[in-house]
Amino acid sequence: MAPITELTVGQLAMRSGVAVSALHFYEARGLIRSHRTSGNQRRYGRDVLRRVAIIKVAQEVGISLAEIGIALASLPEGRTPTRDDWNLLSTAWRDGLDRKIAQLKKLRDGLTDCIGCGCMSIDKCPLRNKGDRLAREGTGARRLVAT
Amino acid sequence: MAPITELTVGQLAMRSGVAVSALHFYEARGLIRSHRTSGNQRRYGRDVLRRVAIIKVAQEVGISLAEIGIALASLPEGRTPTRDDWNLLSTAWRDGLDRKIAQLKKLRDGLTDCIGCGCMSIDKCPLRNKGDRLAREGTGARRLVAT
DNA sequence: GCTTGACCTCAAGTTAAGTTGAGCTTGTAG
DNA sequence: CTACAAGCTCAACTTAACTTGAGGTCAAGC
Repeated sequence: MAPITELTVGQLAMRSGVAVSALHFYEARGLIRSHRTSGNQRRYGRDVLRRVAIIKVAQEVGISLAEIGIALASLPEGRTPTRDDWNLLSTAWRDGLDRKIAQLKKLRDGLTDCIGCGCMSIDKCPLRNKGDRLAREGTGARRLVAT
Repeated sequence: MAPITELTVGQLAMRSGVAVSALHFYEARGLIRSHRTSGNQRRYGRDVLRRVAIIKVAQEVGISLAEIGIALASLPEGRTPTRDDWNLLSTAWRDGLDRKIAQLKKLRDGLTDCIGCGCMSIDKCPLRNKGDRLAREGTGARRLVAT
């Protein structure tokens, strides 16, 4: 049977909640893929819905598109990903996520005690112990910090 | 007794671990403040060390400079902040941090189960329930998403 | 008293993640 | 068969958070 109709960009945008321009952008970045109709229009398989969903969720917690791209690259392009494929992705991020969660907790719980007590001025404060890979790739340029 | 010597930008940069240019930038943004010597050079009180430390920590967990600025504005400019001042800041961020932590956990714990099970394609997935205020102010332009 | 390394200012460049717009093509509903 | 919405491409603009560079000033050592 036919694969329940493929999606146009517009439809994908609707259902995923991201702008068409963003989808184009993701595709240019290699995060999602489409094939073209005879008239050069994009058609997306249903699996891209999931991909886009992941992209959004991951982004919301501060993972960069670059990192998301690397993770998504582990998913098979051709077939619909199996549970094992997702597992791979999941475990790949787990450590980074754990670290980030730990830092957030420290910030949340530590603000009063730790900052209030003055230890933050020095570098031995637990809050300042980064080693956080996920968070490090922030927004702007940061050539100088390059450890 | 004299206040144990104030810091030059260079010294502050050293001790805080952020570049001089970044310190200038923060000052322009109103996140830190300095007074000038007769020769127009910046001198920082020791309390800015803490401020900068907070800025860094908060940034690492994805809080924007704008939000950090708002929070820091609650700290007194003149005197060294008391424990109560820090408490105010801490509780102001608590909710947002809690939400963010929850989302990270969901992503961490949910990747395998939730994504693997296919529910993410639809909008009823728990992962897709955002309402996250801190994360929403992401990086780029996002006029269209403006809810 | 001069040199050399910190500072200063201001403008322009950079990266990420998109958005906006112009100009042109497709496809579908009347 | 003709509108007109939806697509397409490509270039330029946007925001955040800085960095880099040019051109000039300060200050501490020799």
